Amino acid sequence: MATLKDVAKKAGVSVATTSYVMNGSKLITEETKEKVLAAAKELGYRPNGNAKNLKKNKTHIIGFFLSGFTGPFFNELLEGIQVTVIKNGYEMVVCASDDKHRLLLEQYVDGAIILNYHIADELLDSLASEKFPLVVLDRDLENPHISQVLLPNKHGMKQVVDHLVEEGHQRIGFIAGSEESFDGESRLEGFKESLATRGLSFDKKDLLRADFTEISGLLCMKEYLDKEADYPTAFVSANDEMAMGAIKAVQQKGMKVPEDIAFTGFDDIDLSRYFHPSLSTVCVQKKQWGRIAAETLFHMLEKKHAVAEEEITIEFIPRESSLKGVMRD
Amino acid sequence: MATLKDVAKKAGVSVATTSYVMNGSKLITEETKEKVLAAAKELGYRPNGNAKNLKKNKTHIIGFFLSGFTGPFFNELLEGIQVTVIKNGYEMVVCASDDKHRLLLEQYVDGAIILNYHIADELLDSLASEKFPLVVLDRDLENPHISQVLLPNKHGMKQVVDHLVEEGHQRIGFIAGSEESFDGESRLEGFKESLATRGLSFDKKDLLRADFTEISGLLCMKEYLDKEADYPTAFVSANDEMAMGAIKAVQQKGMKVPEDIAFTGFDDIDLSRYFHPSLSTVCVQKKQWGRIAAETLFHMLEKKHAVAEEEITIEFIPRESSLKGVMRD
DNA sequence: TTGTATGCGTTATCAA
DNA sequence: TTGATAACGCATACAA
Repeated sequence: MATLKDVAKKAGVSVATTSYVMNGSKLITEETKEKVLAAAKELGYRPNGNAKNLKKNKTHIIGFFLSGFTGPFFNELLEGIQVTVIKNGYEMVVCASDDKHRLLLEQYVDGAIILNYHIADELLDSLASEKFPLVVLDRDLENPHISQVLLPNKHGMKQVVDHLVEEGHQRIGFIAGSEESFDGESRLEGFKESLATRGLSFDKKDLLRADFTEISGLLCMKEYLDKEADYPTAFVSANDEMAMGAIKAVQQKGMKVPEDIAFTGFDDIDLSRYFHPSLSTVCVQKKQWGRIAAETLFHMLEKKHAVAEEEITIEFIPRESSLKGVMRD
Repeated sequence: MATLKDVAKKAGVSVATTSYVMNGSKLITEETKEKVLAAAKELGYRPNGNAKNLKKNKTHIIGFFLSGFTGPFFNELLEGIQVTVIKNGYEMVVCASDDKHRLLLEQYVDGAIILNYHIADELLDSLASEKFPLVVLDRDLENPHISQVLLPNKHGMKQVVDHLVEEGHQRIGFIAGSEESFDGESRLEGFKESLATRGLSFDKKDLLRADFTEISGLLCMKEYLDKEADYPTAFVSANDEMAMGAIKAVQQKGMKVPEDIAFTGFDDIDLSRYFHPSLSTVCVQKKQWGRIAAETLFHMLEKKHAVAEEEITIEFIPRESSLKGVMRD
């Protein structure tokens, strides 16, 4: 691989001059500039980012670290971050990691956005610094160099519970995901709190545990229906997929949704509108989430533009799965 | 940020020794090792990847470069690559770029997988080398250091056309995506070739151009129906989203799918089964695609394990949208 | 306007 | 078993 030195030699100038040319310095004469550029082109010169970063102690890259590429729909979230990152003249790399987190540790990026439960709080706490700010999307962390950009899960759950209570439900069950999920658990908390506010009680046996997948929702609901004699008239699920699985289980038992049991989901994935019955759920603006996360990071990174104290937009969307006899199409 | 030198000083040994300890050399006594590790821990030492990469001229990172995070469903594809990359002891970074391609150019990665029409053939051609192999998923390129791992689009289209002809269709239209898409265009070609093989003709006016989105499919079909007096009895779409949009346009005109016009899609996105009518489509094993792409890259990178001459699995799935009076559920 | 020289943090060669 | 040191490719302070 051709280096600056090679280009310099070929152009008959010094390395410094070559470097100046490459960085567009105004001091260089048009003539030398052309010579150098020609030499660079001929040799197929490409700058070495590692050397550059090492020298400048700055990469102009931010990292987005997630736990894996399956699971929730990251597309919009990623898009929201990407757009903002480019707007700030940086690049983004996305990477999944489950134990080493090498790319997070070895100073490849100037800052990072975290949505990865594999990464321990303690690690993030020790990593964050003035020069290496972090934004977390999946935990509560007290640290001057870590900002949180969290979904208003409890706010969403309040809307769900309000809706169900208005529909006349008194006993409402909950389908939770894995306990490792921050959003999942805060949805559960929000649910309980909203029930309490309404003066309704929640029986532990109406709390089902699954793992956010459709099949897990189906299985845990099947087991529940087999075991229990009487059921809640409605179930709230921590995400859409599990709600869909649970609905299938209910239907397989010969019962009807929402007539026998009503359901609500969370996230508003594309499928929700097309599912039968269409799924009542909470629409989350993931792209906005990504934008705000990135903006928050750049604020810490460059101390410019004030922090937008903006809450992520969330909206309950009633559909067939929780509306008795309405909205059939 | 603490460096090896800092750790060395604190531990009272040389930088070299410290480096050995960090890299787990067997030559170091247990005693010095502990001293060094303790010092490193106390200082919160983290290796500097840029310095390491610069020195070793190797990053153990491969890059996956795509055009954006919206659009097709990348999740499975990404997962397929990720799993294989980890299995080979590397890390993967995913990045979207539309003009500078800095991360691709500046030697941050040891090799790359490309699915990004923004990157010109010429650039890839000049970049690829023994030390920097490339795998392309979206183009045909003749270069000893670039491997292609392409979807069997034509094979899939043959199955689609076979099916439609068996269903009795003679005049079949096509909904194409943007011309920049390699897969889209090769699906169109495959479609035309299969028609020709069957002895069927294809009228240019039955070729609609959209951009892979559902709304574009709806709009172009609406326009077509308004303009033309008689229609094909079936339309093949280059992807699922456009097919769904087009179906809506037909339904809005008061016509029935598949009775008046049948439709097929391509990709088998989740929604296809839930759409009404459920969409006949071609299921593409995207995870397998990712795995093969990564394996191919590692083959070039490390000259080990033979190249699997494996074609990506593709299967036509007939559903309601192209079956007359069958499979209603 | 251009060149010389230094150092970024690490690895690895060689010597001790 | 450990230490001194050169080198990786580049940017930049300073000199010319």
